[in-house]
Amino acid sequence: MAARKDGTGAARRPPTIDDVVRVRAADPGGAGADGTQQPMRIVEIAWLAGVSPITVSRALRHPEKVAEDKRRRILEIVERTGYATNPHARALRSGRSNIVAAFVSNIQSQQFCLAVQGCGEILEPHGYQLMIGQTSYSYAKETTMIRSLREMRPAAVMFTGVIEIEENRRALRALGIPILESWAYPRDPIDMLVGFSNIDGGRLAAEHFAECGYRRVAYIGRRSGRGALRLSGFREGARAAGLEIVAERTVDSVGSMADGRAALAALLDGAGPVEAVFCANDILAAGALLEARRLGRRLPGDLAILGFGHSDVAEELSPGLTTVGVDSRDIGRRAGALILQRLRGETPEAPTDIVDLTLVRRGST
Amino acid sequence: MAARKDGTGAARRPPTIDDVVRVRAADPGGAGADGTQQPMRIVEIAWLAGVSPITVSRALRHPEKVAEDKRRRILEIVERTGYATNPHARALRSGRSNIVAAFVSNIQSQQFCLAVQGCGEILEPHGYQLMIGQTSYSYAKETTMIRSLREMRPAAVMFTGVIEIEENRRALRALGIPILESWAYPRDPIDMLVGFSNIDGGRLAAEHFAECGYRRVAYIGRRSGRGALRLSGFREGARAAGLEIVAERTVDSVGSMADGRAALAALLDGAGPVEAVFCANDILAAGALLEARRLGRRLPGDLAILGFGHSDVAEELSPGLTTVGVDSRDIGRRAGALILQRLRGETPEAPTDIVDLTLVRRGST
DNA sequence: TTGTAGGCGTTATCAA
DNA sequence: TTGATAACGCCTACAA
Repeated sequence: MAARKDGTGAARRPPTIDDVVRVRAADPGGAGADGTQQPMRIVEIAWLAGVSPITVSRALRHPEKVAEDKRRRILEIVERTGYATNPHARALRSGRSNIVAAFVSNIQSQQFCLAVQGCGEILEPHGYQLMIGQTSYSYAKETTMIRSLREMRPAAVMFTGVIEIEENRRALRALGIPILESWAYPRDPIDMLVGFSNIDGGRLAAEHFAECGYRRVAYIGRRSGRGALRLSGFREGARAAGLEIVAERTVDSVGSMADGRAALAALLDGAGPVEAVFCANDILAAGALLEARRLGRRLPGDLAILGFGHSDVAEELSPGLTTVGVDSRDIGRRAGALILQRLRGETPEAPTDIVDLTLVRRGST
Repeated sequence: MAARKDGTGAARRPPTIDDVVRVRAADPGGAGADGTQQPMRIVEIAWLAGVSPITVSRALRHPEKVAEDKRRRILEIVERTGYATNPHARALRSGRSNIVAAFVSNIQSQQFCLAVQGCGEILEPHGYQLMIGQTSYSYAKETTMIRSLREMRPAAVMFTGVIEIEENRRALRALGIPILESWAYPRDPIDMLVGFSNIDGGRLAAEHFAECGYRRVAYIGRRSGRGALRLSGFREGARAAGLEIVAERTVDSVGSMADGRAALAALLDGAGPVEAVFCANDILAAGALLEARRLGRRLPGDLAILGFGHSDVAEELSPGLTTVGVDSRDIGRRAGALILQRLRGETPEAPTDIVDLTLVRRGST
């Protein structure tokens, strides 16, 4: 294979019969005998189909604008040769890539990963690639990542969470692409939203405790972000139902069971008698549950524990963890669907999609 | 802001004082007043610095080739304006992007995610972006994803696992970029490897059982892939130590605790008395442990359970799960370091990095 | 050490 | 409905 003029690869010369032969010889997706194989270019497809490159481009991008027979011929050749558009060239020329950037606050989280999976399931069949970034619950990191989006020129951006910093919100709007937030219910989403009401979730928790007959209740979780919302709903529900919140235990980190263990231990140590504890997520709740058992408490006899999030671990504990559930994969799928609509140029009537929360009753309450 | 000739954005005209003004007005990272803001181009930096674009490029790419004073001036302007190279233009021209593709067999796995995080920690400070894909333990999906790499032109590829299909191995080699496999110890890695010996891990498990005085032991896990290796090491170790393997329970899915629960229940139901069970991963082991407790077995009095993988959950169970441990984040970091070396053009003496497995003793044995 | 020329593969625009 | 032309932003090769 001849070297290109500047040494970056194979020679790209005007069409000859040899090119066609080369293309025909290449089994789709297979590597040439000489090791590294050059990807097919659009011109080569054009030569084979006897049309101009732009027609091939149109056949792939806007099939309805190309005559039936030509389109069929082109698409068959594309299929047989395994041609795929060079995403960088496309992004450079069109100012938009096929990358959808997905940001999770914590890649270790089952739920967020499920949502990202669900989103990918919807978008990938349409040629979009998910690029996953982790903001690590850090505003600084979030800002950095958002800044890097300008050059990456993604087709859309999805967050498992909402953006709070006004500067970042502005920067995202300035990208001029579909932005999807999720996992909450802010008044003024940047663009699109798949959310649920964290406040409702907290209220649901309090109502469930009331229904079970518990009076002296407590909260374990963060006092910022979503935790704050769940707490405020919990407070509201508790007030309405006449429950007494005897302790609100703030934790700095909400990612590990150890945090839940420690918080519960401290809670039982400090406060008076507590009948039921609402934990702001299932991991915390699982830690709390295990710690309660380690301390010899019967669940739910001595203590009831309620989680939030519908994660795998909730199901597997014994007793099973009662939790305020959200179907993460469904959130992801809905997010993908909304994004897809926008990428196709359709305007979804409701750019905000609210999914219901449900109480998943298990043994721990 | 004037429209570009073809309507894709702002006009790009020869340098005037206005351009400089525009650049100066743009606070780094901030959006212009008119909404969508054009990213800076390399020429604009060049105008500001009074040099040619190629000099700016060199200052960023090969600082040592640019005179001290110019370099300093250029880098300061880059810093102040927040300029970042357009990755697509770069990839198109140079035939290589700044994307490092990372494939995990299961994005839900704590361990794999940790490894990817570790890898990112090393690579991101050097300007590389991780793009995460999920192969879902499916050869078909693996093949599809590998094919799409040709057009994406990543700088390198990392797998949490090894590639077994010869066609895929060839396709990866044909990319002509650093390829890193991990999490196993094949004879003939495609290129680079950060591994450990699954066989050793299995042997370690058997040796530990022997040391504890257990005789009648069992295995729960897959009989293919890594599971098969762990099993073969376990068999070997058991034979050497005179243990009797009374059951080998094959499971189809290894992703959830429920699988472990079911497998243990079936195992205790079918086989004769079993003293100790080696599970091929911690999730299975956690399920098995919970099921054993549900059935009223004392651990480790009636039954000992040993896991593999050093995942979070192992630590939090009670009793804590004894496990054959691997430091996932460390694997990721080493992977990142190897890849980085190669991307810098250095040739690592040992493209294979073997990390030790250790037995993490907790309560379950 | 710096700069000039030109092309990477695609697609927007405009003309036929 | 199709094609010719040019440009997206950067960097390789080569010249000065």
